[in-house]
Amino acid sequence: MSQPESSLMSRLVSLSKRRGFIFQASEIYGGLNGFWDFGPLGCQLKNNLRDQWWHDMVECPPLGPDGKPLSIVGLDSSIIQHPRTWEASGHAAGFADLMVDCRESKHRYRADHILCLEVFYEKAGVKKPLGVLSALEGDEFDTTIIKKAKKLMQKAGGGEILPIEASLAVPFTTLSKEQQGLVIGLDAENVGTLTEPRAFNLMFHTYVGVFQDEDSKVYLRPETAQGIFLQYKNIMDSSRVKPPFGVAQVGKSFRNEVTPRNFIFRAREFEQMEMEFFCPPEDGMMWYEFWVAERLRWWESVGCRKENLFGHVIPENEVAHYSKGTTDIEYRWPFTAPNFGELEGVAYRTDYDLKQHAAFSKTNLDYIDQEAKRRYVPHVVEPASGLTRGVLLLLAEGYQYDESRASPEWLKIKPSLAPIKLGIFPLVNKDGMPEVAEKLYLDLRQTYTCQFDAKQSIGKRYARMDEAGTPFCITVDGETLKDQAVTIRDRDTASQERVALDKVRAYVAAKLASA
RNA sequence: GCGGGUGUAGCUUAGUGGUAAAGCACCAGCCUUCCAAGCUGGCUAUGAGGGUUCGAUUCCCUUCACCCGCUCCA
Repeated sequence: MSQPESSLMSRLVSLSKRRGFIFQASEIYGGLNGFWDFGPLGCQLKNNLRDQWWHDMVECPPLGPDGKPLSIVGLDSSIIQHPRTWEASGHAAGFADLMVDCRESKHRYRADHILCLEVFYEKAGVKKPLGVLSALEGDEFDTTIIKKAKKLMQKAGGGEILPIEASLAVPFTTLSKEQQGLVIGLDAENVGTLTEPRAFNLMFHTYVGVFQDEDSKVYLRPETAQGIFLQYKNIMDSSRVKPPFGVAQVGKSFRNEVTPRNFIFRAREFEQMEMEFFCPPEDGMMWYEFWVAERLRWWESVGCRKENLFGHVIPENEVAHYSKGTTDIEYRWPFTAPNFGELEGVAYRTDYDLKQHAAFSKTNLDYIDQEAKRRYVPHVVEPASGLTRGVLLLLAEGYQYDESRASPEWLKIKPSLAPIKLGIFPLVNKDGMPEVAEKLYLDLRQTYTCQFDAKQSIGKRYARMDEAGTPFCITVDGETLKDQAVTIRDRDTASQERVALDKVRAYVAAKLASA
């Protein structure tokens, strides 16, 4: 099958805009880096994926290893929480690397990556300091320093640069304020152009109340999970759940990403679907393995091909210090292919979060098991996926190109997730056909998202629905008035079936349930 | 953040220092009995700001956004 020249991603961006899935945020003002809006079809698709997750996670959770349904309840916590939350979670520190700006070159560096070294030279037998040079740590350190020293030497009017000793180089962060002021920046020619190391916070912040001082500073959550930990005790006290049980949440999160990229893949405002599964400490590994398998199965169930999914076990030395195991569920994105990129992370977080919040809040978060007569802080397994990444997956996975079709580009989205389930058309906009079609539309729209369309040729209407990923189109034709039947056209095969008007509901219901 | 690329209508493209062109899409009407048919008409664009110039979409500068590669990625 021939493919257009342009990349799959650019075609997805184009189709998304053309059909109203995803628009650039604030487009008429030139856009805003890292922000996207979901159009009529996009938000419908996103809601459908979210609802499916919620159904499969909260309303009808999977069966556990013992064959009994798991116990998982929902939560919708605030985007803004007490600022101490993010100190306890580690985000305030982890999201705030010290950065240094250069006033001359306008560049920004991570302060601990800058190595500084004082270089000396000799002139007329006298050893003199040339200056404190800096370069990024790495293999090139020596050559970079020497290159800069030579340049400086020329300006100084000549002399013999003494051999440098790279091992004596120290990170910028370890220098005193005075010493920092003497450093020549990485891309600068003058002394003291580097700013003091500053916290470069990746969390968005704002202020609660009208007085904007440090005491009122709060953060927009960078993940939904912490809200769950904060309410873990209230949920147990009010919902008659006990370990093992889960708490699920869907919502917006915000991160000041250094580099937003790849359409909605890495955006600064995005949506997450997270579930924290609380269990006795000794069962942690078992539930971790359970959820890795379960989440892979789920992504397949929403229409992702198995070969495009990959459970990437994070090596022990790269796993966060509090985690006893993390598996990234990765998808073969158009921009990572043939490699994979993160879609969801399943992490065994041990009792780290609850213990942190217990310590920071001075609240006892032990679970008291009255049967076994013991108390413990539950361990947690967290499947955390990106809802907006999931939408991108459905678009990428569903994108089809077939020049033999009326619309070469079309979306093969699982019918139950499709933004529009049914297109309803009169074959010709006269002879009583529109009236019958409209009656059918008014009936079916109560159950399914439907689009009624009587404009232009029937082929165009089918093509439009193909691009929107609508799985079925129902057409009322000249025969309908006589035989009380309509044709139902299948998106994937373009084949048609004659179905009696009074059987349409059953037909559609069966198709949507089986597909 | 660095380097490279791109920015003209909803989409895909053309073009020019002097009235911005086309195809498709979209809308209206006619027509049309199953896969983007036809006819007529219509809407819509030089990302933003500044400079050079009598005149800039074109040349220059700045900026913004997107794409690619690095960097970063709790």
